[in-house]
Amino acid sequence: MLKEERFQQIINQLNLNHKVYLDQLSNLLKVSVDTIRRDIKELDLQGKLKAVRGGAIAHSSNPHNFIDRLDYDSEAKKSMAKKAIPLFHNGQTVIFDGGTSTLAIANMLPDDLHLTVATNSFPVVTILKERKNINVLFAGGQLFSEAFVTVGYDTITFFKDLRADLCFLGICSLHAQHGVTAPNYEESKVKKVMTESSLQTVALATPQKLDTAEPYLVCTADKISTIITSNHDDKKLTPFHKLGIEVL
Amino acid sequence: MLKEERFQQIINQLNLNHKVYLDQLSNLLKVSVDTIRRDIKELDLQGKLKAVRGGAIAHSSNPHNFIDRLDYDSEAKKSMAKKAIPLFHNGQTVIFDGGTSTLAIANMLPDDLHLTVATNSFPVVTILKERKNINVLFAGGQLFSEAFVTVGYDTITFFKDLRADLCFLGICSLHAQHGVTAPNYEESKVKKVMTESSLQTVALATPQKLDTAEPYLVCTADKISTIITSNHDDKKLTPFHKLGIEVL
DNA sequence: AACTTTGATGCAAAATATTGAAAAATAAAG
DNA sequence: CTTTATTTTTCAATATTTTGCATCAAAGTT
Repeated sequence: MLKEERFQQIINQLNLNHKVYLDQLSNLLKVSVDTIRRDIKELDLQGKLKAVRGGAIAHSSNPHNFIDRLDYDSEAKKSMAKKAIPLFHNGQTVIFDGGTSTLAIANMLPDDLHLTVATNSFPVVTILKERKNINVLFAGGQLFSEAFVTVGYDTITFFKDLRADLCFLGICSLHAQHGVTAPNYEESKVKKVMTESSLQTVALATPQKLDTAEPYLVCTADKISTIITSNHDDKKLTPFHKLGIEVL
Repeated sequence: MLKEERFQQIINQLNLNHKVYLDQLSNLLKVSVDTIRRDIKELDLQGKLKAVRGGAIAHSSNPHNFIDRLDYDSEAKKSMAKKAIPLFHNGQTVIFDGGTSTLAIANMLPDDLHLTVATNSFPVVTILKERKNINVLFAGGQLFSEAFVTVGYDTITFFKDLRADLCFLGICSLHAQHGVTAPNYEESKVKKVMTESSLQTVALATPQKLDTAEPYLVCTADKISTIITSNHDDKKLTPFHKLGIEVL
């Protein structure tokens, strides 16, 4: 592996987690901690990160105050993302919703996978930007800075005109009776159109989001074809099994 | 095998993987590692890739080189950005083109300025995202990762449906006879629509971009209302003065 | 204060680069 | 078709860089 590849990986990890640990990188990249330390030192001199005791933190104002949320649940998110990878096939058109769960998946997509990705999430674009085999279509619209996505007329029109194979939905609330719901009106409408434009919808839901409901409906539970969660033995999942929904 | 064929193969491999190893290429092309090394050195001098220890990496693959470019001319860019600030007024709708010049302006916008900004540039959004008084409209479309902007049908439609007061154009080439031209077809068309949707167009041009021309026309020089440059005493500017264009 | 973790430094082994020269291939000239 | 000159490629010897390890100092923890 080239030194520059390691650099890139370190930066990638940093973009995802906002922080990296020496030993974690050492494991990931199969080199000694000393080497990682030296790499981080060099990247620091280049101004690309800030070296700190035991690792490094992102230096500048990337889309990070947003990505921070990924930290607090990252192990669960990573294991969910891993389960999503087999669902992809070359040549598909895939919709990526906003949210950290889809981000974790985007970060894990294999290099040799050829996809068209349609999204309204700025962080997703940031992660996929350099991927040669992935064609990115971005849905324009009004910036909703809280979630760092676009919403509104243009966004909805964009997805209405699209025909996708798969849609990955970051879930706010999922309930067997009430279906998928969201706390924000504009976002909920965008998500709704995403599911309608897609042959299959995959819901990404951490356990604490199950059996809860928010004001605005995205879609009923029967529109979901697959639920990915971190703990698929959860009792709260049985009603979805009964609906014939695949649970991973 | 011709040397040029090898060059082409190396570039191809690089486009495919973002990186190449000396020994891998040596195997593939059936020549010694030394020869590959010399090839890579030559391609590096031509600016087609970046030679690194053990191989080479694609030149554009670095997500930071966008910010880097901003640095390299930052004094000139900053002084240009400063000149642009008085052109803004509360309540305006302003188009921001891609490129580092517009980025420098976005960075410098006063906190109390109320604007609607329409752009197809991801870096511009990143900078304006946290600004309470700025409403950002993003033009969707196909990701053009080299410039980190969107292009294509959706982008053009978006700007066609817009009526803006001002348009800030990052200039590739500006020539009194040939007008504003760009090296990339898709980008040139987007820029063209931007100028057409805007009451006034401001061209941001560093001196080395004056009196040059590229294949694709954005607009004729008379459509420009203002030129902002770092050195407004430049002799190359007199033809623009004669056209009645304000030069700052 | 004792203990643990992390960082800095020097060193040796391995990998990679550089250099110069010889061999091979190609072009140019007679 | 030779012969000579030029470029390209390989090879070998010699630097240089990178990496991992050992050691010790410095910074955090208990």
